[in-house]
Amino acid sequence: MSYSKIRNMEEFAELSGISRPTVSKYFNDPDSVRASTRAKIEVALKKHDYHPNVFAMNQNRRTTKNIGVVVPNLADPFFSEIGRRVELACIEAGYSPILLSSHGSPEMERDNLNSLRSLKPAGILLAPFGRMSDETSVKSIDEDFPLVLFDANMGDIGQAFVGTDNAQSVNLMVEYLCRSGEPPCFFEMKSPTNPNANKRHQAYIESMERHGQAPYIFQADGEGWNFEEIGSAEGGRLLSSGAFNTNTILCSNDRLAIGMLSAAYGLELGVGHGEGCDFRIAGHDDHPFARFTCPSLTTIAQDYEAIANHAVSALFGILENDERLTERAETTFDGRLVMRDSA
Amino acid sequence: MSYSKIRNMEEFAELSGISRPTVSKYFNDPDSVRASTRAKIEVALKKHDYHPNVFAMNQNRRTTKNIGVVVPNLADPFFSEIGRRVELACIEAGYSPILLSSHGSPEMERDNLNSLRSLKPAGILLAPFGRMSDETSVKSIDEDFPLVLFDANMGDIGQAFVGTDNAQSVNLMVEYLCRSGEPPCFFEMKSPTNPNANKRHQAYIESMERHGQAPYIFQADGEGWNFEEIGSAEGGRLLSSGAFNTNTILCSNDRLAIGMLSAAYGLELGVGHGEGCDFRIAGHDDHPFARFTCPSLTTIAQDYEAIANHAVSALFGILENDERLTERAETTFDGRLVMRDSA
DNA sequence: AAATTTATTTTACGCGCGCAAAATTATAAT
DNA sequence: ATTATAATTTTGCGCGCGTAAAATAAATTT
Repeated sequence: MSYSKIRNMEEFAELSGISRPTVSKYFNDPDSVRASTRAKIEVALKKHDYHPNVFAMNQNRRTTKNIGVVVPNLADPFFSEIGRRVELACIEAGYSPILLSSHGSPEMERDNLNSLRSLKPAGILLAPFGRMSDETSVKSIDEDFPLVLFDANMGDIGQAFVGTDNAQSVNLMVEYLCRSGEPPCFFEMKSPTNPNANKRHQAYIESMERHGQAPYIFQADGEGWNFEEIGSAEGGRLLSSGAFNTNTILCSNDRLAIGMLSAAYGLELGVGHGEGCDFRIAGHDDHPFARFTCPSLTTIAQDYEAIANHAVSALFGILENDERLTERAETTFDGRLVMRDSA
Repeated sequence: MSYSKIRNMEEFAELSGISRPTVSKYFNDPDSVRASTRAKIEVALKKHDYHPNVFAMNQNRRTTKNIGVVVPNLADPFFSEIGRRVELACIEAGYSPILLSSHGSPEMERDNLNSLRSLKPAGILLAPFGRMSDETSVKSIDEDFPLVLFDANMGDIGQAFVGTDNAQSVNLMVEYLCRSGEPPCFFEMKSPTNPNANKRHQAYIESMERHGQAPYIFQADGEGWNFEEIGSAEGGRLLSSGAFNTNTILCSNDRLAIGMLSAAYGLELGVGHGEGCDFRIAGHDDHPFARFTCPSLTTIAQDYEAIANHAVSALFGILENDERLTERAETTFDGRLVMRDSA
């Protein structure tokens, strides 16, 4: 591959018999040069293994091929999974994704957005904390870069939003639970970190009313991202104290449900839809481990793939038009009911 | 903060009354300029909010402040956790970590290492796939950049290695299991993706012999990173067919154990150390969810914090000395027995 | 205080490339 | 074939900074 060491594009251009700026054009878009010159360049590339200097490339460029991808917490499998797909979709489109996790801290989200600035990204894909996010930073980023939000919406910030239709997905679950047994109560965090929590709360209430049932909401104390811990501690307390007025509990997300399942197991309560079970417990998100809980968790699967792909292509659409969208596009995908053993 | 827009270091230098190259020195190391000039610069910084252009900075520099961090799979909570800590330790030391996941694919590990090259990193922290890694790429990176391996060792590649002492940790678990009940058999994948699997395999055999027990090994078919799936399918098969000649099963890692616990639950087998339990199941790694399995998983906790910190400081030690270590340092930390309910 | 040494700042240059405008070539229309 | 038009290539310039060497200032020694 690399017979001789190439110092820079000048040398490489000489070796391929093309002028340096034309070679530069080729690297920015191989199709922007004549087929015959492209061929020459590609012959030279095979012989000499030259890579343009990334820093020199980006220094003088109006806009780079970098795409900033910021998620609240990579330790959460949901974001790890959707982050992965976004990353791959960017690479496939010839861009360089830079995946940053805010590690559960809105301050770090602000820092991440700021450090992205200096990388002159072509665009930014942000799954924000929502109300917890530093609105000023996000707005400011929105002014300076093409910004697409995913997973969690924030008013009219960003040129597009892509996520799951919580109203639809929660309604789907409520409907299933009502048809197959007692109507569910709702278990959530009192001060949720998860930005979709409020929408699900609202969706639960509306869906219950639509089904002619009274909504019952139980809230867990606890801060931070240790959802399983909170679900286990608070859920266990509620389960053992007989606080629930129904045998069916819909958890705001799978991680809370996983914690509650663990507590139920410890209390020797039977969970499931079968005979002799004490409770039905359902979740939301189809967490990667939901298949392996005991019992396996009935939940709503979000369409990771669709959300990731659509967020990426929405951003690229904006990049190609090179101007702000006339109107903000909100795209939501339906959740899918995944019936397992817990409810 | 930003009253006036600063275009470049030239302008900023003028505003602070210092020459441009001195300002440049300041940004590379604030302590390298006289206290009085530093004060002037910092006054100007407070008034004008200027950030040097990252690309121009790195273009002409011998070595950047970038640290490449490559892990096999961020979807695995173990790597997500240790990656997070490494990232934070780098930031704290004033470097810019670039965290890349190879998404379970050795080819992508090779790609990641190659794309790191063009970022001229000051050093690289790599948790390799081990035998599955593209040895040529890793060796080549080792020649061109300061390289520290963590989690998985690879012969004499890299200037240092930091990980868990599998011999110690597995022995600790074997000892506990032997003392508290029947000696364990060992459950692992036939062709393991996890690079520490072989060491644990070996450690199990040696530990059993040290305890005067015959080792028994059961291997699961299956490829890839779906450890829970494999543990559930293959573990379930073994459990239900009565293949195990002991009631105590030590799994090569927690994710296999989580799968097996799920299968045991489905088979209505009692797992735990209490009366009337059919099996004891133990894992290794203290996976974040090990506390919430049913029953909670007895396992070995790796010292994430120590491994991450030591790997980072080992690399920075090399960077400061600016020369290859005279001898390769291998540092291993002890695992800690975490007794929960499953064994 | 002068001479020497050391620390700091400035001068001068170039890194590797993007990009606008000019020059050239290929393609289409007459 | 000639002109007009479009596509492509080349010329020329400068981006924002790092860095070696020269110039200066500060600290130390005599």
